[in-house]
Amino acid sequence: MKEYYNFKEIEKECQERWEAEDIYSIPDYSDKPKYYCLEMFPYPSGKLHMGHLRNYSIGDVVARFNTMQGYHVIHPMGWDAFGLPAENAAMKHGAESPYQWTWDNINAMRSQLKQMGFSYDWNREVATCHPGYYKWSQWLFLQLYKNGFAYKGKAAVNWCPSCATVLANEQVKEGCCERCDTPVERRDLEQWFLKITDYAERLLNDLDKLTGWPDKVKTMQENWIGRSEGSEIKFEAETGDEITVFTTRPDTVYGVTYMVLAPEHPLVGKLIQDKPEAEKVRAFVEKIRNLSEMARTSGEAEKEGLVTGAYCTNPVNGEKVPVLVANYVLMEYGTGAVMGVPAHDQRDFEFATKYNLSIREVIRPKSQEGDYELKEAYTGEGVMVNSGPFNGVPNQEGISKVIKYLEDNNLGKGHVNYRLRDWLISRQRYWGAPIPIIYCDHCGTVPVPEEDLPVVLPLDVQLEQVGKNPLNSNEDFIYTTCPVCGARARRETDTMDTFVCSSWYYYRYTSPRDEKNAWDQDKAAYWLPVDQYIGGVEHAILHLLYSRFFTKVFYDMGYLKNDEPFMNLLTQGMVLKDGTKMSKSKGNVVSPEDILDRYGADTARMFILFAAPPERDLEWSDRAVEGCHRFLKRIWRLVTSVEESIENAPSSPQGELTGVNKEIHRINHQTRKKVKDDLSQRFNFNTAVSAVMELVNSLNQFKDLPESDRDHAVLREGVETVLLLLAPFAPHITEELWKYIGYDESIHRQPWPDYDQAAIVEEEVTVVVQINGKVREKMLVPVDTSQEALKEKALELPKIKELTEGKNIAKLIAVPKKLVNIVVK
RNA sequence: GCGGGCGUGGCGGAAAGGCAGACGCGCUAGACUUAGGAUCUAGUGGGAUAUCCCGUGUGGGUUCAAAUCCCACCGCCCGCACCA
Repeated sequence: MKEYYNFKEIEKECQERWEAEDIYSIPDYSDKPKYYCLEMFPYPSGKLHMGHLRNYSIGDVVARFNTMQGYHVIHPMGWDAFGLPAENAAMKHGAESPYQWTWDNINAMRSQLKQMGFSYDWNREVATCHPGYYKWSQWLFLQLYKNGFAYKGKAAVNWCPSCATVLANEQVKEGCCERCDTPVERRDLEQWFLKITDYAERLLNDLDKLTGWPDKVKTMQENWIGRSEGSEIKFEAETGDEITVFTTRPDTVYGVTYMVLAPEHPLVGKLIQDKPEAEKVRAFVEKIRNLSEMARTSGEAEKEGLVTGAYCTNPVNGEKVPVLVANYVLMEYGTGAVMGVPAHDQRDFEFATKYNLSIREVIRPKSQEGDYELKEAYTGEGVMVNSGPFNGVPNQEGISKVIKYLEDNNLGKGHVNYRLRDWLISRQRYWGAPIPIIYCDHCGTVPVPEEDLPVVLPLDVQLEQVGKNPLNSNEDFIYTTCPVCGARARRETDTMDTFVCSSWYYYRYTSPRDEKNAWDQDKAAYWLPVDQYIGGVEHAILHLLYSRFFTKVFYDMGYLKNDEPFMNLLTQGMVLKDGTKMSKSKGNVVSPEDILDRYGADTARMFILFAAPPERDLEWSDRAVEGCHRFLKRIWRLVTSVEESIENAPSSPQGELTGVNKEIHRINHQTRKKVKDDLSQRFNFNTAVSAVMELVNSLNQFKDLPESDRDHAVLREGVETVLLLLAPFAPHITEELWKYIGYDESIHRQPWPDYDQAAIVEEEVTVVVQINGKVREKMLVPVDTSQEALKEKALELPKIKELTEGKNIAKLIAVPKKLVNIVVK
């Protein structure tokens, strides 16, 4: 009756059935062990792309597999819905508002996700642009503010002229805006920051707890945090001002022959007053400041410096050393001032050579006798020389001794420096969560009272041009009354970085409609941490670091019981076509819609999971997609063609099996084991699928045997195994065929078909016989043949006898169930 | 420059020190078809050919045994990059 695999009809029917029966909605609690399966929620850009399909296909297998394994699985989905593209689209097309554009996209993409058959609990859906959500983004900001983790400060910040907003350090890639690739400029602006640097040490140390994260991601975070141990040392300028430097090599402080300041260093102006060099220095500083961030920080940029005419005093030996400004000293790292020790730092050495600055050796290699000429900086270990009271001290010891000396004499102190900067969260854009702050002429900066949240983002705005935030001209929005004194006051018009909103969404999923809390503490404590997080590696630093920071802050405030959000992380590879990333400009985009239309969701999912292991890049191949579709058709034919024969058979064979029946039964259970191992121990979806393919191939041969030779129950068990093992991968076709072989209840409510240990044991195995490591013969032996017996048997084989005739057997190795290796000379 | 990863048939990939190339794509031949780009069967790393030889980027090493472990080099990809 079911002649062909009509995927369109089947998928539609299944999806309607699941929705009607609400089979994917998950109660808040259960007696079963919990499992939180999370995929990075998408930005609603319009339609799903292949990257989404891959991310969510992987997640769906993980969720469905664990459900079948008996876990109480939460598998939610939502929308990272604030952000620039909505505004840009509104300006481009004129008609639609960001609000309308975003919600249209959400509706379109939600329906695509449903078409893919993903097992989300849609009752838990969240959208960060919904007032019911961003109210709590604002509330969290207020908690940060009240606890001193949010502050407004003036700093040289990254400005993207194209996006017309500032960016966090994490959002700048190679000097360019990570979103639009425009070179970033520096601007001195007053902005809102979150004090992520307070957590630098814990964010670094707790990476050790994340045993389920790829080393790659942990290394990237480690490098980003960039911890350096050393000391701060105070030099005194002629003006009496202190110039503090950070150095990792306090043991070389006696080797300082000059001081370099960043062009932006606040003391530069004061130091050059009255100096003849003043004019030249000002011009130099101006030149550097006008350079783009990219030109300036490029490694190839020539190191340029200029003598200021000023001097400062080395606190340990009282020497006066010249102060320079140079382009290679960065105001944003350390203190913006560097002590020059050319003898022991290669960059200083090159700089000193170029500008004829003196070089003084203060660390001497142990093997070196007497003075010698340095041809390059010596950065290795040695003994301190020319270092006053420290002469003769090994330099490793010298580090702590010098620090102690500095501290005792109030000249400096031990210090740990981080590369990590505070997180800049202000955005001069409209489509984001308003920062809940009011400025009052009398009371200053006043947080919006919690009971007044949310600060609603007005929807009746005109977006005219980039760089013009309509909130700035919206009087209804701007003007309010001061919550403290009641006077007329102004609202902050900057909105929050969207990464703020995405740093806590996985908590909201546990109580998505809670009107009293950002999240219900009991529910969050029950579900969190996330057991498996899946997403692209592009968030290795950004989203994953911010989320860890949020978790730690709110853990410390007592709102959470977990201090890390994600226990296991899987970073999936990109989807490529013709060897490169799919992109409109390259014209190599494969649209999910076409694939769904031509082959259906099950085929798309099968291909994505079969074509490559998840963490590797996946090369899209239309032919291979076709191959997966054929595989599903083969399953369809297998099941529909044996329907009559298995109709009344039990689900597992009864009594003793022999011959081919026993063999198929064994293969069947071996496949169950293989797929379970592939899915639970590592995410080898591709080999799991190929194992099922092999089982299908075996069953296809088996079913063609004369009915008298084969056991119906063995066949039925085989068919059921195929369907159950594939249910997480291809949920529709398996559901339909499950019904077809006589079951009423959904296949997605069935437990995982566990393997029978007794069934997978093979009685005989092929053992390879090697001579000097080369395969010369094979033999079929009972599986439990001992090492000794294997050796004897191997040597008795005629071919082996012949080949070893008259030769001296130097060594004989036998590995049960594998091989015998005969080493002859 | 530093850090990480990856190099296996025509292609995607498999092999968790023990038969290299599972599974799939493609290709070749055949069958069934009005026809097929549907379906089924057989074959498919290279070279000689009924038994071998050679083969996992290159060169060395460890081991009875290496795609797998170690060292050096080459190539590609990713991250960070004047970090004091």
